[in-house]
This record gives sequence, structure tokens and C-alpha cells, in this order.
Amino acid sequence: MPELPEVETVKAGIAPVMEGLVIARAEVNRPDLRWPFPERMAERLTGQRVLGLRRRSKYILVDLASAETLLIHLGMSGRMLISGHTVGEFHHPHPVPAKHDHVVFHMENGARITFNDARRFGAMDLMETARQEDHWLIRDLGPEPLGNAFNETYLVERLKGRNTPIKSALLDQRIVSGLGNIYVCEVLFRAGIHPARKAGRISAARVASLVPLIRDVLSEAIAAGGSSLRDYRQSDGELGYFQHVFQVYDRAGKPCVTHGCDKTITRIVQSGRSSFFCPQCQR
DNA sequence: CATACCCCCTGGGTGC
DNA sequence: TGCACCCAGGGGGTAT
Repeated sequence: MPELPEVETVKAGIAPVMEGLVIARAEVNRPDLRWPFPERMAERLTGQRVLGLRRRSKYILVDLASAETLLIHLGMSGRMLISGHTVGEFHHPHPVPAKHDHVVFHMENGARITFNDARRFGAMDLMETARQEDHWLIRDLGPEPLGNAFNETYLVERLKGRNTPIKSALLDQRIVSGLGNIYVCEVLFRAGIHPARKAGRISAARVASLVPLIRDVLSEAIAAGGSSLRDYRQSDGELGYFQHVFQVYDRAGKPCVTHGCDKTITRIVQSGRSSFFCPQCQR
């Protein structure tokens, strides 16, 4: 689930019950996720005021009054459930503890943020806020796709001479950070580029055309997530569950949505991951 | 350095 | 209802 738009949505969803508030207690129910938690994580979180939340790529960064920053990654199946808060007249009760509730933030106002992650590909770590750029998970990340550093000139330069499929290149977080399997498929469909095409053998003009398409796809997804978050009554407090209408992702065998195209969406496997595309519209 | 695989882990869906 | 198998939105590590 979580690519950049979902992480942005989750961040926005938990911000109202974290920012400016003290973590009365951090409940840590196991020693690790993908990697061991940092030393004394529960103690270093408990009693800390949350100064603010940020997002870098697919990471949520929680700045604490202790001058430390909590890094959270949702992996493939990570979820954030909010409970104990009130939206309008609706109060969200705390749920019964569920399987895979690995970390629970008990906030001073009674709200809880529960990190649930069945597959445990997620991660948490603590770092000095001042040295966040040096963190081993952060330091090699490419530019934010919605930021100014990601532009046509940059992408053309980065893909020049690359022998790797464009699909793999756009999934490479060192080139551009935040895209995942779904949105890369969607972007390549909009661009009319076959996912197996070698990145270095696409014309500069077509590479450049990817930049605004990437921004569009991500912005639209963030907007969709934001709209679903507005109505807490319909949700159970679980974030990142909005459904998008994908044009190619997970649509193998279904008709291409392009007007006048009578082909069906094809699935291939590239470096172990599914790619969906229209063999007629994408070359 | 660039590229290709393998792996971590649990659960849902499908076919028999 | 059981079971075997495939698949999953991520990404680090290692071999080539």
C-alpha cells in the first residue's frame, strides 16, 4: 500500500493527534521490525513532546523535543490506526488489541496511534535531528518528486546511458524517491512508455515528459487520500485505505482504457515484481 | 559502478 | 475444511 501518496496521507492523518502533544507512553511490544529497534526506544519516546511531523520519501519523520527524530517506515503492510480522538461529535473508541500491533503511542490527550504491520517489513529508528541527513536510510535518497530539485534536466541527466529498464530506474529511490510499483506502472502508461524499455534509450523529450506526469499521478493520489481522510465517520481510523482507480495496475487481462484501443492489459515480471502495461499504447 | 537475484514475513485468494 | 501454491503497495544485501 504505502508509496509516497499513502505515506503523505498517513502523516497528515496522524498529525492532529501527535503534533504539539506529549507521548505519555510508548508501548513497544517486540524488539524489532525489519531491524532491531534502537536502544531504549520506549524510554526515549516516553514523555517527549512531538514538535512536528515531516515526510521524506516514504519515511515519516517525527521531531521530538529531545532533539531526536523518530523515523518510521511502513514497509509493505504497515498501518497507523488512530483511536481515542473525537472528530466533530464522533468519538473513536480504542479497539481491542490486535495481532501485529507492534508499537502504540499513547498521547497525553488520550489518543492512541497504533502501528500494525503483519509482514514486519516496516522499520523504526531514532536519530539526532541535526544529523538526519546522514542517516543510512536517508542519505542516498534521490530528490523528492514533488520538489524543485526533481525536474526535466535532472531526470534526463540521471537516465542518460542507463542500461536498466525504465521501470527499474523509476523504482530506484536513489534516482527519485517515493515512487513504488503502482505509480510507476501508472506513470509509464500515461507516458506511453513500455516498462522494459532501456532507460538510456528513451529520447530526452520523452524522459522529460515523465516529470510532469509523475507529479500529476502523485498529486492526484494525495488529493484522493486527503478527501477520504475528511470523513472519519466512514473510516475506522485506519489510514491509507483509499481506493484509487488505476488504469493499468492489477488490471491484467482487462481492456485498455484508451479510447479506440482494443488491446488488453498485460502483466510481465521485472526484477521479481509485476509490471502492468498496454502493449499497444506503450512502446 | 551497474545490474540481477534473493531474501526478510504474514496473510489473502484460488484451485483442487 | 484443508492444503498447496502464488501473489502482495519495499528495499537491503550479495554476487556477478
